[in-house]
Amino acid sequence: MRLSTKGRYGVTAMMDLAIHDNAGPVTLADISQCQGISLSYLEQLFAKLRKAGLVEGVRGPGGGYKLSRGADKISVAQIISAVDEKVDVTRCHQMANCQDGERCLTHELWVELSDRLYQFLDGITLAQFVNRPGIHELAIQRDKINGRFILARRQAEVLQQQRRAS
Amino acid sequence: MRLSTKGRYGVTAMMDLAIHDNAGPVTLADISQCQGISLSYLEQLFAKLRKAGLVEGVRGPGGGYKLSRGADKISVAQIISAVDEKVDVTRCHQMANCQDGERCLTHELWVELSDRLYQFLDGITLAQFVNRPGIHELAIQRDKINGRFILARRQAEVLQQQRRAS
DNA sequence: TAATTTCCTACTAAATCACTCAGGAATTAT
DNA sequence: ATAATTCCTGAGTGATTTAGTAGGAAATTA
Repeated sequence: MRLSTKGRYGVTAMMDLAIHDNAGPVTLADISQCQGISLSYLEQLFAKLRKAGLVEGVRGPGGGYKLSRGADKISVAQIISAVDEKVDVTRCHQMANCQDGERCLTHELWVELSDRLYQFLDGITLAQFVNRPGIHELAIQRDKINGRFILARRQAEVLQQQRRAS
Repeated sequence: MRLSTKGRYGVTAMMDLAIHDNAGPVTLADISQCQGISLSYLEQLFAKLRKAGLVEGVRGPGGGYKLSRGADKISVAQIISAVDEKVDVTRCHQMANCQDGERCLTHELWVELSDRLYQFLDGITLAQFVNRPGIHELAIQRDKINGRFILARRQAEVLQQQRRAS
């Protein structure tokens, strides 16, 4: 279990996707501008998230990224594991002792702590942040401030489709 | 809140101190050999732990490091905060918005998550790992394997002092 | 005095971070 | 068909962090 700014970028970006989940794909350009992360760097992060099966990319105009499954099925631990390279396995100076289960006591205690930490973060899902009263309205307000009109655009598309159908 | 190998080194080293807490100071040379961390690197880590008030150094032969307070008063969060440089504060691209409390919604959600993580790690103390049945005996066994004789040495010192007194 | 151990500073190779640049591939709008 | 949009990929780069080396000074014990 490791946690750096890379993990934070991944989690906040995924939060953005979760907030706009019902409004269609979110472009990396939007996230880049809103969160102040470089576009190319975001692309690299999302390559990992995609390989981990957490997001799906939609190419072309109107495209972007969306969650590959429900926000309640994606945990913070999964995101961090996908983005942050896994920390090197606890190494002992004496390989023989380690492999025989005779490694340093503190290493075993650390593994136990690490497990507890993972369990904790695995119990926190994106849904816990998104599915709360008033969060959707708040998101729309903030989007207006930041010049994002995903919801408005999506609503316009829906209207256009209705016009075509009639 | 940040977590890297540096944090792991700090926590495992502090666990070592906690295990041998009643047996006098622990030398960095012992920790270095047992956990496979370079001595000078350990010195740098313990400089931070000392500045954070978590450990006290005892110079000279028979010296080493010991916990500055009870193991039940030292949390994992405190150790990690002391050793791992604090992650840079969440920055927004628009400073004005940020300072006015209008920052990106995802940043607020991250701060909330970060707080929850800190609370979790702050609730885990060194005592939780050390004060469990059989851990002391297990520690003695492992020390013998690794060629550490802190307890034996301390016991010899106590005997010698008794001899002097009589 | 001699040995031990913390303490302190400076330096270094390697890895990672965060980013830039350049282009290609797929999709949609005109 | 053409252009625009967006994902996708890789190569390269300066700054920072990691983990370690080296050398010594200060304090304590024997």
